Amino acid sequence: MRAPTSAALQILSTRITGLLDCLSQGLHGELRAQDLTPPLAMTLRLLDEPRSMRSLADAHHCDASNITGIVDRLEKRGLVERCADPTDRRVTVIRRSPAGDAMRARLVGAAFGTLAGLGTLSDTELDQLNDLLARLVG
Amino acid sequence: MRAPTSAALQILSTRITGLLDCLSQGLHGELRAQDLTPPLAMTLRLLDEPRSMRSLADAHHCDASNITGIVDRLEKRGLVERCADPTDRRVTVIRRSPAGDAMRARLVGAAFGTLAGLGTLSDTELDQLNDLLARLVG
DNA sequence: TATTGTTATACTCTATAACTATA
DNA sequence: TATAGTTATAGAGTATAACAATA
Repeated sequence: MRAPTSAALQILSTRITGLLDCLSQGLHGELRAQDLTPPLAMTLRLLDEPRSMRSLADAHHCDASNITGIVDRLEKRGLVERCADPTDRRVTVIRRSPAGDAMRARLVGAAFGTLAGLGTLSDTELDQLNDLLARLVG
Repeated sequence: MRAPTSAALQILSTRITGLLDCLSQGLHGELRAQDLTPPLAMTLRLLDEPRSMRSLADAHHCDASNITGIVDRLEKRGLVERCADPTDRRVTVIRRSPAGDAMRARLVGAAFGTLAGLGTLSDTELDQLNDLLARLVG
């Protein structure tokens, strides 16, 4: 495998951290407005499909015991619900509610609303960017 | 400003969250190995140039009072040092030590080492990606 | 008066360990 | 035995409020 030039690599890391800083800036304001914390928002994002507590813990890179309290708070606010898994009675499946869907969309919108250059990219360039990012992650 | 097609936008958000998930996966293993936490690592990344406590709090999107403990831990491990600001005696300037520089490089390497497709992009494509990301953030 | 950094307090996040129920 | 989820506990992260030193 070829090693890209270190100069281009360094620029890439700068661009990516700049992107992250930009997204988090827009997100934090909305989290504040919605009285949500980053782990709760992260959990909402991970629930595009229903998932078990264990699966959520793996995605969070954290111990399973932490997920209990996070799901407790989301459930108390009506954003997710616990469901039984008919195939394995040990498993609790977490599903986002319609209110959770709306909150998820609102947070994504707030984060991406900070990308000032989004409207300046043509559809072709956007496709190009999507393709390059897909190949980068592999 | 033109609105990009919603399909391409949805793909973009999927690509970007996929990129973030990939980077955080590689980073978390190294944080564990180095006995560091995300806020401490974030602070090391923000210190490519010396910054005041206040500036760090702004970049973290958190209250200034939290930075005291974070810098305390980094300083105790020899990764940063507190310096006086000759122009304003209220200000404490935080500077990364050589050990902090090395740790920062190690963490960045661990995060980007998870990008499986990095070696498959040509130098031209890498430049293209960097350009598109720069325009996206604006 | 306003700002910088710190301390005190309370709630949340996180890892570890131990427990129950189920496979 | 192994796994899913919970509870208890302690250390770290966070916002709020109040404070001393400096501008």
